[in-house]
Amino acid sequence: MLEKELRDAYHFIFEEELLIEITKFGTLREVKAGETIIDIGDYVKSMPLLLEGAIKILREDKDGDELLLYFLERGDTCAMTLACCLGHTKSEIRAVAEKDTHLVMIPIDKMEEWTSRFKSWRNFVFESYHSRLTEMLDTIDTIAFYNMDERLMRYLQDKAKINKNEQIQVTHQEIAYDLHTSRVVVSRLLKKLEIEGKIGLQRNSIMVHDL
Amino acid sequence: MLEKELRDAYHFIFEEELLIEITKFGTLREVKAGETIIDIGDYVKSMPLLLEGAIKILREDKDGDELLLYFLERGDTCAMTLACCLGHTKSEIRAVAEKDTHLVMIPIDKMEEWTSRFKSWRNFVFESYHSRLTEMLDTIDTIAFYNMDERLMRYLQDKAKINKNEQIQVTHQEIAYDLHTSRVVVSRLLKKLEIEGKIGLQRNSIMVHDL
DNA sequence: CAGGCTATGTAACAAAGATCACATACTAAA
DNA sequence: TTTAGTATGTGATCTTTGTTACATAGCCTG
Repeated sequence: MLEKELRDAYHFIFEEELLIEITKFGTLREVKAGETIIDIGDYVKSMPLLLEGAIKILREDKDGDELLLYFLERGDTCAMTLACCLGHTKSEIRAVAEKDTHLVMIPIDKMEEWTSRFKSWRNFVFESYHSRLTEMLDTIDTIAFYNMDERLMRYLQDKAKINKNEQIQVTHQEIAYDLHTSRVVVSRLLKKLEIEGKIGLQRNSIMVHDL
Repeated sequence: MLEKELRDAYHFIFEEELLIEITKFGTLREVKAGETIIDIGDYVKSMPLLLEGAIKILREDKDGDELLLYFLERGDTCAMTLACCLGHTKSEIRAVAEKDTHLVMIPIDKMEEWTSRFKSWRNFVFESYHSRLTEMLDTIDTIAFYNMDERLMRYLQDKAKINKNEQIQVTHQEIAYDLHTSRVVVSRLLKKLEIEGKIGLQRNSIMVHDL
């Protein structure tokens, strides 16, 4: 089961020997949508590789309010966690399953071993860092350069893509948490987007027309 | 010259053999304060290591306006550029000398070679990615969770630290560029900080009392 | 020292977003 | 089918930031 999913997601990037190692030392972890995988302040003793599903990565402010940083999909790993693992520091972020999700958990010591042993692993790690930095830049752009209405539209589009469904199951309050704003503001802007014809609103769900 | 500065800044982290390699294949580059080292869209063919001085890293919006992401100091390297190098993509950011600065430029092919050959180099690269991700998180916190007056105060403190001088040579307009806001707003908030006794204002310079 | 350039101060108004208050609508459970 | 709980809609008001406009101040150069 682990092996099949692992091959589906990673056989393009990892060499045979490494895939075998992962099957041998990694453990499958299944999490339900909404479940917290890693929390802020956690010491991370193993590194997750995403097999199936999606994860959202959140940052918290001093009042405990959240901000969505980005989503991870199949074939991704959380470079933030990677960094924490290798640096043996606490997690700076929270990872929550966006959908039901399958992960392989890799023990840290194996990771370090593979870094010297497998070129494909090193490349994967570098590649992960690179994509995460790029995602972070994107997040900064969105926060710093766009107004809430544009941020909201992007959020809805991202969410629809991640869930492979233009009908999103979400409340205005939940969106407000992810965007670090208030429910009132979200409701108002959603109504505006609906009037502009970009989305359709129902209770507990939103249809994104404009993908 | 290069060798002495290199040893001063890096002998703690790099093994002897690697230091020799860097001296052999790296080239010293000296840049004046204000000079652009890497621009957005540049193809980066060599990787800078900071020997002396300081660099600021900026992001640009679609109108060409800027936003300061963070500063780099001696012993740092720009992980964003690193990512670009290894991924052979264009630079997503601009690097500008904050002070007169000395760099060693490392050719990409050497970097890749060293990644397999030297554990200390790999660790340095990982460590760089880690600190840059952390810096980016910090930047996001500042933009997303704080008002402009707090951002401004932090900016002044950072700048004073980087320049090792509580008297900063800067105009309100320059601050406005770095913080992606307008000169009027900066002047207003600076005046407020002055009244609160946190800073002192003179033409072309600011004294930061509250470090 | 006059004129021009750059930097700073500030008023007035606009826009975005935050906050409070309350009405209405939908849904599930009694 | 009430009713309680959750979700949404919307007005009113305040704060923060952006924008325009103009005054004043410091400094350099002829």
